[in-house]
Amino acid sequence: MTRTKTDLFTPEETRLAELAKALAHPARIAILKMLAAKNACICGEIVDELPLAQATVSQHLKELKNVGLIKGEIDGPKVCYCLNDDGIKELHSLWAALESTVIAKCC
Amino acid sequence: MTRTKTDLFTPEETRLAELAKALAHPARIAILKMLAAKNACICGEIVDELPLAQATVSQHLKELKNVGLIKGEIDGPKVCYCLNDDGIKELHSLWAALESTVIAKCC
DNA sequence: TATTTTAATCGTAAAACTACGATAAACGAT
DNA sequence: ATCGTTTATCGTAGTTTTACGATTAAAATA
Repeated sequence: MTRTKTDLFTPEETRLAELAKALAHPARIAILKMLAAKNACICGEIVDELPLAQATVSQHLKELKNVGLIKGEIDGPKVCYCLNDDGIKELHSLWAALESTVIAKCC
Repeated sequence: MTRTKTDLFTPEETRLAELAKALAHPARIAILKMLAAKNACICGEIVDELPLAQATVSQHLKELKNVGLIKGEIDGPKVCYCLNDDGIKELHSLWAALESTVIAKCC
C-alpha cells in the first residue's frame, strides 16, 4: 500500500519533516549557502559551482522552491534565485521549537 | 550511473544533509519529541504511540540510531531508547552554522 | 528571421525510502 | 524445557529520489 499517513502526525511534524527533506542533500545545502553568501545568484552560477549536471541542479532548485525555501525570478533569459525569507523563518522557528525540547536531554 | 558524489561536497554539508535526512520523516520527529519529553522510552511505548507497524517503527529507530541521534540500551527483553547528546549537539551546531549565514538574507 | 544562450522539462535508469507481514532471536516466567 | 513477550531482521512491493542526456521554450542578439 505504502501510503504516507502524513495526516496521522501533527502539521508541525509534517512540515518540519518536509523542510528537513529539502535539506537532506548536500547540493541543496550548498545552494542555500551560495544564496546566503551572494544574496542572489543566477541559475548558471549555481550550476557552475556544483559538481552536477544542469538538469540535476535545476531539479534541486525546484525542490527548494517548492518547499518554500528559495524564490526564482525570471530576468530575461536567465533566472535569478534568492532565499525566501518566509520559508527560512518558518524552518527556523519549527526547528527551534523541536530543538528547545531536545537539547540537553539525555539519559 | 547514479553515484552520489558526496565526496564533492564539504564534510559539513554532507553530514548536515545526513542528519537532515534523519529528520525528513514525521515519525522520526515524533520519536525525538517523545524521547525528549520522557527522557527515555522502551521501544514498545514508541510503537504504541505511532500509527505504524512494529517493523516500520523499528526501522525508523534504526535510522535515528545509525545517524547518531539516539541510543538504544538493551534492558532484558526490552530496549530502552534515549537521545544521544553528542548527535543532538552536532546537529545543533551544524544547523546553527548554516542558519547564521542564511537568516535575514533575502533580496 | 535565424542563431545563440539560458533554464526548465521529459524520459529514463538505478538506488534509496517507506511500509508491512512473517520470521527469528533474546529474555523472563512458568 | 516450554511458553509468552519483546524487538530486530528478512523479504518484498510500491513509491520517491537522484542523476543525466536530450529536448523544449523563451529571450536576447546578430
